[in-house]
Amino acid sequence: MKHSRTDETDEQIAPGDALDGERVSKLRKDIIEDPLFVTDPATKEDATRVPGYASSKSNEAAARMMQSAEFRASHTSAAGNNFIDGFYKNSRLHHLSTWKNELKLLVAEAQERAERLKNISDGFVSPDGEESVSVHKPVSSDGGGVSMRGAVLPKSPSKGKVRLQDEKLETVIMHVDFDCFFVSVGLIDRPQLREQPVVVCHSQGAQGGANSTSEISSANYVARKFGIKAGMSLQQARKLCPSVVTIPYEFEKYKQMSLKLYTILMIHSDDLQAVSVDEALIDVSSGVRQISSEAEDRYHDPAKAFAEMLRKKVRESTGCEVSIGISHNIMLARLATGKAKPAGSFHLRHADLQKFIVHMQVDDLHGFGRATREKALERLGVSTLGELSKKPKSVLCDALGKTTGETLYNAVRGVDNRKLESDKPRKSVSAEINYGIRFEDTDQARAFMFQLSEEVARRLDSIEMRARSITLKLMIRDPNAPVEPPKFMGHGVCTVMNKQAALNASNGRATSDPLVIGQQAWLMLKACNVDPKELRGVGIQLQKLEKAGFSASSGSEKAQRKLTDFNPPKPGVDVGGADEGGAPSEKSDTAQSPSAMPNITLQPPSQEGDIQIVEAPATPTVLTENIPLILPSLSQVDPSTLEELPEDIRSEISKEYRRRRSESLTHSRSTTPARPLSLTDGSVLRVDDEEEVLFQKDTPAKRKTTNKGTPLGRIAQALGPKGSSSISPLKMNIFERAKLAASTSKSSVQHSVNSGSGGKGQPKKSSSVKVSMEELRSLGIDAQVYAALPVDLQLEQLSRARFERSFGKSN
DNA sequence: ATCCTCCCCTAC
DNA sequence: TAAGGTAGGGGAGGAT
Repeated sequence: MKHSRTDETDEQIAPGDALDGERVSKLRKDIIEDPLFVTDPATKEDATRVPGYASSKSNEAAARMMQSAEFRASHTSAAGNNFIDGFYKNSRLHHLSTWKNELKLLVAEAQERAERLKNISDGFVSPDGEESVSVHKPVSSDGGGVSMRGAVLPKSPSKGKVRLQDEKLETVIMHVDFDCFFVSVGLIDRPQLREQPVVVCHSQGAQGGANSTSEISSANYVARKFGIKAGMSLQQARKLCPSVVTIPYEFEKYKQMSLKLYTILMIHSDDLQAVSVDEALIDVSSGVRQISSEAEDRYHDPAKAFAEMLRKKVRESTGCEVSIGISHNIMLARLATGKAKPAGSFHLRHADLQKFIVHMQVDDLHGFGRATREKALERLGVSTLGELSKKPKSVLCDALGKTTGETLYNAVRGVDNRKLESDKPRKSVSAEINYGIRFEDTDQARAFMFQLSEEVARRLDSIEMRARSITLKLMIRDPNAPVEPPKFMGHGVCTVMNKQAALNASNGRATSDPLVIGQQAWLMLKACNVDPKELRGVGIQLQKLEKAGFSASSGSEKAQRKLTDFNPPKPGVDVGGADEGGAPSEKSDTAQSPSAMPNITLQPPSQEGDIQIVEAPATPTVLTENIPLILPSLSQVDPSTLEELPEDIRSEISKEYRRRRSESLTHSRSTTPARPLSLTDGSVLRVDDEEEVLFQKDTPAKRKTTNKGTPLGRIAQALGPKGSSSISPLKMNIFERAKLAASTSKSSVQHSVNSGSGGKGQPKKSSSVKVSMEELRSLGIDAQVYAALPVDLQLEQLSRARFERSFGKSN
């Protein structure tokens, strides 16, 4: 989903369309100069780019409502947890981020499945389900086993054929992107609105609008002809087109459509990089090669034919249009998408590059934005790609920085060597709210910090990670900005403040303890000496992440350290047990078996050098006894009380809260990134004991994070020499791989069913959708393809096929 | 030279 | 009413 200029550039005002051109131009000018054109600039610099912004007054409606204590208690940060939950549930940007994370997991999971199928077929997994040591086979002599899908193509022994092959092996990258995604999905069930100008925003109803500061997140092409764009407020849109129709967000639907898209793309691609809920990059080299070899000269442009086939499938599956940019690398494929839109595909060839880009601006390139363009203009005097392509590399580097300069230098020459990335390890986790932050006093601010800490901690837990470093981000109202900014409950012009500090549990290890995080965040906030009334935004980011269960603590050590990772579980949740004087315990590590429990306790290393920012925590003075066994809801606990507790007791309390949290995780709100969408509805899940296809799914925790050879790449390498007849194994797609794997050893596919354990005796969670072979056949689903899909996509495939069998194709 | 920290920038 | 989140890349400049 693009909320940026580039997506909309070609669809500006069509003179004579509903309004005459002159009038539209004048309106647009007014709106561009409207203080709310940029809905609510965050910095002084941004504000100066908006003529008249500094003089704008506070939002009157907001100012009025803020008078009401009732309103404040239910619609601002003063409401604490309820506010946070409600906000995230309705934040489109939050959903965007969450979805992206989920989709990345989904893709990585599919790759693992493909790899496991491959391993099974190669006998890496013995029939009883024990996985043998997973050293993958060395490939051909020059492959080296080092990397990488695409990077190391197996060389054909015959020299004469090499060139021919090379030509045929050209990489084909496609950038697949839904057209105005939110609106399109919303119009599926509102066909009567399709010819009207329609936007998606929170503010609904014909009456709402004239003064609404609600932000438009997506506008259909009819609306765009009036000059309406994503990012505008509804009131601006109403000025451009009073009759514009608003439709609400439908987050669950977006996600379902996304799964449909991803299902189709995974089946037809060699490799896939999740970009966002409505967008993905795929390598389809083998698919394109295949249709061009099958159909010989039938296709003038096989890549384009392939893209149109994909577009058709997506249209049939979702009822929405995607556009597809095609080229031989990522940068160019993305560029091509602009030309493909709407509802089309475009193949950008190297030969056409120059004339395609001469008149484009730098910020039409993905990764280059306004700042780069302004910098280029200021330091080089030009900002079009045509002009910039004349500059020597050194000049670009001097003006824009080394990496940026080189990237640009290469880009304008059509060069982009990046590979698709689908399994990079997470480097940070954060939670941030810059909307509706209105504290009345210190207590509210403190309570909020602890609640936000719970939120980040939950996210960290859900990916089974711990952190060693924390950054507090504050947005503080600029003294000149109105107390209520123009945008309803917005942040207005602010100064931003960042503070970083070490984050350690009492034992010196990385942590995901919400109380440790909250304590640290609160101390940092206090150290910033900010009037809580002036706060307009708060964020907590955690970095220096480590996998839970290992404390490969920074630097040397110390095999023993690892042993102490496991702390003896106390019998029951006995808070009093904490004062036995043992080492303060972090939460116990359920991943390890109790029998491995060591009887060793190391002293936690000194932390003194690690604390960077703040004053020492208040000395615990009270309440070492009398901790209630029945804890109130965490949001009701006075954080200042918790703060006073000794660390070990806090740790115990924290453990209990976390236990509760994980219990409630299953029915927590849908944005919890713990598990991707489950489409499970009893009717979909059917077990047939006779003949079932069932495959495991690793938990994210088990996923290796090395990127030395992605799963798909390794499969390809393992297939190496023998597979290389007509289709390069490296380019074999999931479909082919799964097929080959299954045909090589059909029985082991089924035997793998209950192989619950992986290499190191750790229990491996697994899940899959059971279905009979017979039904798969009757539904026209290829069992091997089905097997390679992650469970979510299995569900998606299955329910769709069943639906279509019963009711015919929708749409 | 190479790293780290504290930003800014970009994308969806 | 309205829901301005989040993660990663990279540059500047200081520490090592």
